[in-house]
This record gives sequence, structure tokens and C-alpha cells, in this order.
Amino acid sequence: MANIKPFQREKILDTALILFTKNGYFNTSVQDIRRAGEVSIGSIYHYFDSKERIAAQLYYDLLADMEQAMERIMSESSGAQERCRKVVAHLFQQAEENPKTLQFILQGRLSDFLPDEKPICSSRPFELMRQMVEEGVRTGEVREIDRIVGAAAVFGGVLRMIQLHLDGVLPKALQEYEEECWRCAWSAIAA
Amino acid sequence: MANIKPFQREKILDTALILFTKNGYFNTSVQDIRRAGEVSIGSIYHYFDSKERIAAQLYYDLLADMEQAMERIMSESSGAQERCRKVVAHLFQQAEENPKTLQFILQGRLSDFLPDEKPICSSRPFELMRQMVEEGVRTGEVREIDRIVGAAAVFGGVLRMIQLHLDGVLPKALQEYEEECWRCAWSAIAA
DNA sequence: GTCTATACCTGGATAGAC
DNA sequence: GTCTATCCAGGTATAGAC
Repeated sequence: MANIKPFQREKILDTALILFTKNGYFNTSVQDIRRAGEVSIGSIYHYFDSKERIAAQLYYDLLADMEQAMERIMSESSGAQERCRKVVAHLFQQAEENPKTLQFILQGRLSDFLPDEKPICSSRPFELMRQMVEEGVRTGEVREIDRIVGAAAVFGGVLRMIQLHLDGVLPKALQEYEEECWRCAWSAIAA
Repeated sequence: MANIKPFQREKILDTALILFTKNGYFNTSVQDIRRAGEVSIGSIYHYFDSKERIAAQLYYDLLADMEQAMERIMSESSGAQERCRKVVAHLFQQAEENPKTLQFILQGRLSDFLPDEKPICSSRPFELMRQMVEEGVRTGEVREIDRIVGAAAVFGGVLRMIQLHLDGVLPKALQEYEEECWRCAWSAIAA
């Protein structure tokens, strides 16, 4: 991303991500970011035109990371089953390592504060996931189903489990569900 | 619910539901509700203590409706497969008939404006869905899996498809996906 | 580039007539 | 019970010194 390394910029983005995911975009004032990030209002408005732009920047960065991960999976592995498995592994891993990141991307109602963005499901990483399913149908690994239905079916349960984890309502650690979760997911679409 | 039938109360709730789902809770001012509902600020604050209470009332009502539907399914049918199928049918039907209702319940970040509510997944209707899966495991209809994973697997893909529909990104009418969607869902957990 | 002070406005909520 | 008028807090964003 930006390779000029402005002192405060990262700090602003980091704290914004924390507060946005924790309290929500609308319950986070620029003053809150100033306080928690130990930066001044002036700095914030020096780097970003508006509060919305902070959120937009976060969105771009996080989506780009996700896209990169999906591209990597596409290039490093082949076959629908292997690829989908890796996507699931990646999602579970992210949920542990960068919960905030994933939460920000997966949270509903993003368009409430980013009205100019396309719905997330039409973004590139999600498009790639649908492609994986589609290829599987062609090679016969996956049953003859609509690609959208297929993608929703494989990843829907997984994403739901991750949501539950991020909401803090799972009784056990997330990893303990991964294997079982994957088996269900694949059964949903396997030929 | 309330059987006294105050004139304006319903109108307020109806317009609030529309605006909340369309523009989001935080992008809807009480003035907006006043304008769109053709009621006065005074009326609104006569029936509700605060804007938050309007949202809370909507939430209770809609959740109660959903609970009733799940109870009905539980009592009118038996067996995990039949019950889950009916839940899916009901969700698809609601998505068509009362899209706003469903959208309000399923939208993420409800806790941003209803901080005192338990997460929706711990509410009774969702609890009933998990029970259906659990019973299926006992009777052998469903594979030996964790009930939470099972519920996420059967209903996760379905809910995802409905979300896509509500977001207006599905190329075809929702019903056209129902059968296929159900087959995937059941395959995910069937013994 | 970073800060403080502040302008300006919208929003939720209240008061009190009818 | 319904209305209009209004209060006041808190929010975003700007101005301008350093």
C-alpha cells in the first residue's frame, strides 16, 4: 500500500478498525479515535478527508488482503475440493489471527456507511470463490448446481460458524469445529 | 401484542421498519420517521420513550412472529428432515412476503443500536432450529455432529442465499433456487 | 505535519398549548 | 392524544498557530 510511512496514519487506521468493529461505525466518533489512538483531530483530518474515508480505506486494504489470499489459493492448488478446503482453512485462521479484520469485512450493513461501494459479495475475492465451485462442476467434482447456490452452500455454514465465533457465543474454541464444519460444507456440494 | 389499537402507533412502527431496513438505523432520524409516516414528533414520543425503543419494539414483534412460526413447525411436523425443510420453506416465503421483516432480523450489527439484547442466535427461534438438528442426530437421520455445526450447516447456505436476495444481487427470482438450495442444505448433514 | 480551539449543524428529546 | 416550537448535547469538520 502506501510506502511513504507517515507516522500517524497507521495508528489512526488501527484504532479505527478496533473501535469500528467493537462499537460500530456510528457509535465511534472521530473524538473517540483521537482519544484511543492518542493522535490529534488535526492529524486525522490531515490524512483523511472524513470519517467515511477512514472506513473506506480500511475496507480497501482488508479486501485487497483477502483477494490476495484467494488468488494465492487459486494458483497454489487445483481442484475444487482442495481449493475450497484451503479457503475454509484460511478463513478459520484469519478468524483467530485477525478477528477484527474479518469482522469488519463480514459485518452486515457496510453500505450504511460506505454507500458508494458495491455489495461485498460482488467483490473479487467472493467472485473467486464462486469460480472454484464452478470449475468443480465442470470437472465433475461438484454436483450439477448453480454456482451461486453452490458457493452459498459450501461457504455459508463456515461463515456462519465464524460469525458465531466473532460474536463470542461459541462454547468451544473455533478450531475444534473446523474439521466437522468442513465435512458438512463439502458434503453439501460434493458429487 | 398490544390490543389497544392506538391510531398512530402502527404507522410509526411500519415506517420505522421501512426506513431502518432501507437506510439503516443510524441514517434514519426521528424527523425522517415523522415525515415519511406523516405523524408528528409529539406522537412518536408519546408512544415510545426513544428512538431505540422503536427499534426494540420492532425486534420483539418480529422475533415473536418467527418464534411462533418455528413452534408451529415443531408441532405440526416431525422428523428432522421434514422440519428443516419446512423451516427453509418458511424462510423463503418470508423473504418474498415480508422482506423488510426478515432483513431487520437477519441484518448484522443489531447490537449497535440494541445493546441490551442478547445476540439473535441465542434467541428462542434459533434455539429451536438447533433442537431440530439435535433430534435428528438422536434418531439417526442426521450424521453424528455437533448441533451448532449442524444448524450452521443446514441453515447457513439458505440464510446466505436469502441475504443475497435481500441485497438484490441474485440474477433470478429467489424461488427458483429453493429446491436446489434445500438439497445442498440437507446433504450437508444427512446421515 | 501536528496541534488546539472552535464553528456550525443535526439529532434526540422535552415543554406545554390545544 | 396530538401538535408545534424549542432546547441542548454531541458530532463532523475547519481555521490557523506552531
